[in-house]
Amino acid sequence: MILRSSIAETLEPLPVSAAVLQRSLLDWYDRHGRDLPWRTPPDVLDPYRVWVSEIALQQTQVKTVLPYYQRWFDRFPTIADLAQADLQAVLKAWEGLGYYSRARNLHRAAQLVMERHGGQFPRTLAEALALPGIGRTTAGGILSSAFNLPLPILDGNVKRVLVRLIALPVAPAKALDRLWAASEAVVSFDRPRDLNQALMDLGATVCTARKPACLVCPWMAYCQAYQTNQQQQIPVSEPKAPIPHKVIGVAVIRNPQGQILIDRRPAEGLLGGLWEFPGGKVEPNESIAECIRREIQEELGIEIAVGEELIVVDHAYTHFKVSLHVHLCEHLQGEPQAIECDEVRWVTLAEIDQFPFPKANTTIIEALKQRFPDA
DNA sequence: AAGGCGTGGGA
DNA sequence: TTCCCAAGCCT
Repeated sequence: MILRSSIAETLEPLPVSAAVLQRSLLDWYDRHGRDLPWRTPPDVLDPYRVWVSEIALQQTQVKTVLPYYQRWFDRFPTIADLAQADLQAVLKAWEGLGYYSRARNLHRAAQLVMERHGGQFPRTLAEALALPGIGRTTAGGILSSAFNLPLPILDGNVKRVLVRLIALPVAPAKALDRLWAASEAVVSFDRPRDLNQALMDLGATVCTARKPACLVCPWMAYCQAYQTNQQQQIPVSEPKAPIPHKVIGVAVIRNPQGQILIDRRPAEGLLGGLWEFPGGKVEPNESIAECIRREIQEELGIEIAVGEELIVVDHAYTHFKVSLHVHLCEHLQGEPQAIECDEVRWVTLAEIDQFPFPKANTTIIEALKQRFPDA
């Protein structure tokens, strides 16, 4: 008996038949689905538009992506345009969205689509997965949306919806195989595009992380978490490691012409390819001013005079927090060299908006414009 | 395979 | 203020 029930569980990962789930979800979606640009023709028929939307939406909410969406296609109307564009222009268009490897990979992948697929986004899962920045969820999202192919997805929304549907008693990361199987069982239908979009809408608007609206959920009657009143406890969360807090000294170095020194970060890693004001971590028993002078000597090989504080910027990344102590500095001697960065440049405040900067640095730029309104 | 990788918003 | 969460991928 034990053997039979464990086999049944393996073969039938859903609490009710897929057909019942599909019918109720699609009926809900037809009435309550969101109206989003990338799911409305002609955008949905353009795999490039669907692709860009899927990348931008990784770990990013719809509301954040919307203002970037149309602007992106004004700058890069086709895959060929994107492939030929400057990486710096691509990063500038992505500025503020975060996870900048997405923009670097999108740029590189556009070039690969030109080389491998004649400028047409591929129609097979294997070819899509071979492109940088496209994993199983993004591939399934693009191919189901653009070509109506019955491929499953497992993003944060779908994970949460399915975990509650089956009342999974462990953290989702520990049962990914089972969740993929559940997603595949639900999507296999004649409307895979709508079904995947409906799953994500359900997670984003009804089956939310906090205070899910179970009373208006089309799956209320089938949801094992709701039926056992565990919807607040599921999904089970994993313990998170504490994150470090770093204190950073940052230099706004000006020359007699009123120009400011900025540097471009190495192409890979944190904020790769973006520009910044130079600086570094304050060592134990070191003052902010000493730190800035030392870092600028090490990174750029020049001597500066550290002056007054301009602003302190507190910023939280995913894995650590920083406090940027920004000081106005004067260039004393030496030609700036790109020792720990890819490039250095003197720029005016009028020119500086052409360069892509991370959020913490745009805050510094705003403070500079207030301090020197005539520059 | 666990950690690196951004930012904005809500509680 | 602080914490948590949100359409993942890569190594």
